[in-house]
Amino acid sequence: MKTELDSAGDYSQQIARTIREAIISGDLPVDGRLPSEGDLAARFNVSRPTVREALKRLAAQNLIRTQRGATGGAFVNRLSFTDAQEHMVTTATLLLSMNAVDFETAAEARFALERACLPLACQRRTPSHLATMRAEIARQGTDGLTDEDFCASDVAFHRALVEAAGNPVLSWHMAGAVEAMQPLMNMITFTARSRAQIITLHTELSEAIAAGALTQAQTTLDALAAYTLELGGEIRARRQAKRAR
Amino acid sequence: MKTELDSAGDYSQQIARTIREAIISGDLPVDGRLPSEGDLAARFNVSRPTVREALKRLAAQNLIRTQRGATGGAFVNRLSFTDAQEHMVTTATLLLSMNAVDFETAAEARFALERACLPLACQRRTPSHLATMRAEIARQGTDGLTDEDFCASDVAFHRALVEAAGNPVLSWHMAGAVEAMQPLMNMITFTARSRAQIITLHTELSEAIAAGALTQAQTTLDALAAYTLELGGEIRARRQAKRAR
DNA sequence: ATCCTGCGATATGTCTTACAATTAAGAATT
DNA sequence: AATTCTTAATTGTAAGACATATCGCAGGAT
Repeated sequence: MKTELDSAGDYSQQIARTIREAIISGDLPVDGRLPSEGDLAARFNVSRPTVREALKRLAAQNLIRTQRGATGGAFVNRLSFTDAQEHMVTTATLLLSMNAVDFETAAEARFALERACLPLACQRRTPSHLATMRAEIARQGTDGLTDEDFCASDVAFHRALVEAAGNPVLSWHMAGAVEAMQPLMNMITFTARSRAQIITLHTELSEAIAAGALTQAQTTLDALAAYTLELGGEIRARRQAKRAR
Repeated sequence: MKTELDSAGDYSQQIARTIREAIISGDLPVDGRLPSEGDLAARFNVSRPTVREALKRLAAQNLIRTQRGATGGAFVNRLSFTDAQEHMVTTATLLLSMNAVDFETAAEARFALERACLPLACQRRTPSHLATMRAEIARQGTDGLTDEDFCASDVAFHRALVEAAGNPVLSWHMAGAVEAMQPLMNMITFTARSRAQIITLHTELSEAIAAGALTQAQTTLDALAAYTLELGGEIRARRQAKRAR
């Protein structure tokens, strides 16, 4: 690991980059312990606070975890899909909010990705996935459900669909796409009529997947996408009204 | 913004979270200036180094940028798709390397996602996208190209394909999926014969997209996926050999 | 023999104080 | 009026100290 620092500013950034590269390259193995902050400070010839700032940068990316105590220190994290998903969701949320992405664009991406999962889901769905999907559909039909609960169940349904594809990398991507859209979805007011329509489509979709009927699953998903976009139309109107203010 | 901290440990983490939420919620506007480190320290009733650690965490996520000098400070970043892509790539790379994801799984996800882009690409491709794709195909045919250059050109080709779909959110996802796989792809040795095969498929693919022939584009992409998996088979063998050691 | 307790060592978490470097704005000078 | 100097504000870095958490070990009580 290089310990020379370019004198041109921001030591903590350079140190963070150096360590990050060592981790990515596998030079520092997973669950391996980094030298103590004092040691690192001595190696890089900087002060401990500077080293700490570098370590916090890495911690923010879930690359390391720290532990206090005698046998403590900074350890290389095995980046779990769960952690990565969390990260993906916050990034996706920020992208959507700060770049003012249209509802249409986000929904289009989300359904395109989901469509990509269908062939695999039709092949690999297990009874467990189907049970989850059916349970969520049942939940969506219960009375007195708030719009937010309805959306949450919707997310759970689609998450089960994606999981059915049995590819963790796909699931990871989808988690970001679906969950980041939830704030936008929550802005939709679901009438009893639209809920019934969505539930019908969900049922068709899950049964098509259960039967392994890819073509029908695709058709149904397309219908669901179209209907969601229709419902989302009002969000666009609201946003424009908001901007006009 | 809340300034009370739970005394149960890790102030810098709590402060970072508080500020991050303020940014996500839009409470702190893009390009807005945060209070100076000293001010923040006073507000949260902690020392300046602690505040700095919190700010470095946010800087690591590209949420803020800092500027020295009289009118300096920390400013809220507009998270650009470019920044987010960079981030996505590092995360995806880490996921693939540390979780020892199979080449098959990664490739499956990547091609599934790409397949999702085809319908949109067939509709929206512009002459500019087609020109890029054709230029990369030409490059792939030049003599004396190293395997890494060939892979880089491959990435550029597929990136153009994804861009042709005209959906930035989709492009963002795909950037992670495609680029994170590049280290794996680089491990493949491309024979003259396999290069020719890939170029043929690329040509078919781009021409199908140019003609808006969705079905043929899908068929060709599937063939490309199958062929890539076949070529990647050796990687699996190498990895297993490496583990056995 | 086993369990508990206390001590020490080590590491991170935080605070304090200080200085260096950078930048913008205003004052002073030519 | 233009240029230069000063000054103030702010981040970047350093050094030392103390607080806190945790493991390991020795020693005593049961």
